This record gives sequence, C-alpha cells and structure tokens, in this order.
Amino acid sequence: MDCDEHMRRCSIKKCQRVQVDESFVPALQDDLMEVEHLLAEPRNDHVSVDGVWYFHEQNLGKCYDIGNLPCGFEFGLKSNIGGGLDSPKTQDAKDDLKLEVLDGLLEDVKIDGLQATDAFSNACEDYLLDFEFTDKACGLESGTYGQPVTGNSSSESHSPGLSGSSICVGGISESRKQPIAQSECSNDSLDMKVTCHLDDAFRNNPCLQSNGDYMHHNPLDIQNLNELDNDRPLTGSISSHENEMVSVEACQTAALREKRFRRPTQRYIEEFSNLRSKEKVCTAATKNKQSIVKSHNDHHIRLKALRKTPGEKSICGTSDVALPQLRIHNRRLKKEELEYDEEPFASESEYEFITTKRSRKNDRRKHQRMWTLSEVNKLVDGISEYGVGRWTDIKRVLFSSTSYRTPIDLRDKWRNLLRASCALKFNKRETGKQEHALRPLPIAVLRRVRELADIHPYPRERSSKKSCIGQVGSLSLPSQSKSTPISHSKRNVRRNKCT
DNA sequence: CTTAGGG
DNA sequence: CCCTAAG
Repeated sequence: MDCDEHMRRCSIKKCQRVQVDESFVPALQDDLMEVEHLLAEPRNDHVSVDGVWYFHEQNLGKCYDIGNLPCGFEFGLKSNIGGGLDSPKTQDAKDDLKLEVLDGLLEDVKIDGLQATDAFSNACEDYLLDFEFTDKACGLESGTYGQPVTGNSSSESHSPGLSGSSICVGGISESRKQPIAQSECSNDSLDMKVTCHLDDAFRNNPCLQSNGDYMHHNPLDIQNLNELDNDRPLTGSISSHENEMVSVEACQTAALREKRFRRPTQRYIEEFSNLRSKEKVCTAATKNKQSIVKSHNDHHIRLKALRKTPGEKSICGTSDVALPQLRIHNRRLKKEELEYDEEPFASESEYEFITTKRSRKNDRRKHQRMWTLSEVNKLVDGISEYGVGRWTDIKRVLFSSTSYRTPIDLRDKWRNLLRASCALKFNKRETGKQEHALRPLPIAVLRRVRELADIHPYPRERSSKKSCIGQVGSLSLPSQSKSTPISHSKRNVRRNKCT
C-alpha cells in the first residue's frame, strides 16, 4: 500500500468523521436513520482498514497484565514488523502499543462508550500532532499513529501540526478509541499522553469551550485517569462535559441499538412509503421511523396482504392485528387460525414454528404441502363414500386430523387427480409411458381415480374428460360399465344437477 | 357458508 | 394454492 493510497483513504475517513460529528448535533428521533447510516460507515471502514491493529487484540491481555512500557515496545515492534513497516522505531512501538490496546478495548466499548469516541477521536488527532511527537522523550520518527494502516508511509507526516497526520488519526479515532486513555493509564510514562488526549478532546469538541488553556486541565485529567480502573469506561473522566453530549449520546445509543435489528434498506423505505400512500386511514402516529424498523420484518407479510386485497381502501400500517381482517374471505383464515391453534405444531417445521402465527397463516403457499399417497387414498375413499362435491364432509370426516387441508384443497386435489387419470388414459393409449410427473402416482390410485371419476364425474372436469374420452374412444366405456347401480343413481343426480 | 371455476 | 363469484 503506498502512501498516496493511504492518504486518500484517510482523507475519505476524515470527511466521514466530520459528517458524523455534524449529524450528531441536530440528531433527533427522525434523524436516527441518517445518523445510523453515518455511524455505520466508519465502522465498516475500520474493519476493513486496520487489519494490522487487529493483530494486537491477541496481545491485549498481556499488555494489561504487565502494564508496563517494555511490554508495549515488544508488541509494538511485533506489530510494526507484522504490519510491514519499513523502519519500526521505538516510538512506533509505543504507538502501536497504544493502538493495539485501543483496538482490543474497542471490543469492550459498547454503546455507552460511543460518546467518548468522538471526543477522543479528536483527542487522538491533536494529541498526536501537538504532543506525541514533540513532547515525548521518544523523539522518534513517529510513525504510526495513523500508520499501522499503511505501514510507515510517511514519518514526516507526523511532524507536529501537519494535517496529514491529523487525517490519519482521524481515521483511527473513528474506530472509537475511547479506551485509549485507559490503556495509557496503565503505563506510568504515558500519563502525559492521556492528559493531552483529554485536553484535545475538550478543545476539539464543538460543544465545549475551546482551547487556549487546555493545558491547565492536565493535572485534573491525570488524576481522573489514574483513578480509572482499566475496566472502567473513560466516560467518567469527561463526565463534566456530558451535559452537552447527552443528546448526542442518546442518539448514538439509539442508533446503535437500532442497528441491532435489521436495518431497512432504502428500497424498503421507499416501498413502505408507497404502501403508506395507499393507506389513507393510517394515522400519523406511525411516522416514527422506528416503526419502519419494527415493521421491516413484517414487510413481506404486508406486501402479501396488500396483494391479496387490491380492493381494500385502507390498511393500517401499524396495527399488525388488522392484517387478518384484510382478507375479504376470512372464513378460510379463521379456520386456519383455529386449526393452527389447535395444532400442537409437532408436525410443523421448525421454521414455521419460529415465524409468527400470522406469517404462517398467510404463507400457505410458501410451505406447500405435497399430497402424500395416504392422503390421496383418503381423499379417494372419501369421494367414493360421500361423492364429489361434498368436500366439507370429506374434510370433516377424513381430514379432521390434517388441519392444513381445506375442503378447497380437497377439491383442487381431486381436480388434479382427474387430470392425472385422464393423462394416464391418454398416455396409455398413445405411448404407454407414464406421465412425466415428479412423483408419479401409483397406477392403482390413478385407476381408482378414474373409476371414481366415472362414478362421480366432476362437474366441469367432465367436459375435459369427455374430450379425453372422445379421443380415447371405447377405452373409457368399460370402466363406465363397471359402475355400481348406486353410484349410477348418484351420478345421474349429479349429472342432472350439472346439466 | 359452501362450492365451482379460473388464475 | 389462491381468489372470486354464485347459490
């Protein structure tokens, strides 16, 4: 990675950071999304950029245990070498030590630690510029506060006051190095650095009274930091400035918490707004963008509901309870509801159990149940017993245990069976080969279906069957002759009914 | 509510 | 499997 690339990326980061800082100030509930978005950016960048720092996480514990500088040097040098630095210096080591500690602590910095992030992002920045390389006895070519990313691209960039170094640090600070001071507290010789951190944090924070006498804070800050336990968040040391940052922190916290959930995509937001445009009755209480996040998981359900009820004028976007009522024909839904409720879910798949009841109700199509052979047999038995068209009776008697088969399903299945039997006859005559079904029904079943079809002709299907018969010719006649007198009467009744 | 028919 | 119309 060359220096130019590094600088370019750092500058990008800088811009992002500035954006973040600005967005935090006016951040309100409605701006959570944007804030969240902005927040997300640096995080990703951090992950992608500081691969070198990651190395230090493993050594973090050791550094803490020893808590002295030599240890830091050791690991810092290691890191430098690993990072591909051309000329690791002592200062490099120190810096890397800090970085590694920071990065390791980063994992411990949860939502609450975010507040200090920005402050210390700025802190790191100026701290490096103004103090690190001038005041520290190391007197080394610095190296590397921002450098681990790229190696040691430019030692000159770290000379005090150079913006280049600042930019690099900005990138680092985005990684939320709040614990930086903690780590330094453990090192006696680094107290001064800690002080500088705090000072610059305050100075650079737009919410705070700026600079000038920030050096005077040093004793106090050092004290505070020394009091800090390594495990304690640094936020306490800048608690005096929390007033200005409370709102920002709250927003950040909320944003981060929201990120715990699935973040709605821009497309979803657009779709949601479109849906809302259709939902004229919806109240304004749902404008809260959190509702978007919350309803995001139900997005597909809503879309499906909307699709099912194109004529519906009003759909309340917020009340999920209203979803079942969307259906004009809620009979089926009610039945399903009952059946699902009474079903022990043992036969349901895990996935279905995890999903909400509603989704299960609306996603019948999604989990299409294949008809088993036993089910087909039951259906055929039921038809032979009750006749074609009495689907509710068949369902009630024979399919009471299988809740997911509605009378409509039985009828549809019967329709398909008729088609299959017709195809069977057709194929028998034409080529003799079995129909190209994925799960070919046994010929015995198809034969039964065919007989039943002759006995109990399906009203509409009969015409298609007739065409079939017309093609087949005499083939269907024998089966017809096999029909029993009882069925004959039934069929005649049926036929009269239909015709 | 149930069924038929089409998608 | 879903939706709608009709009885």
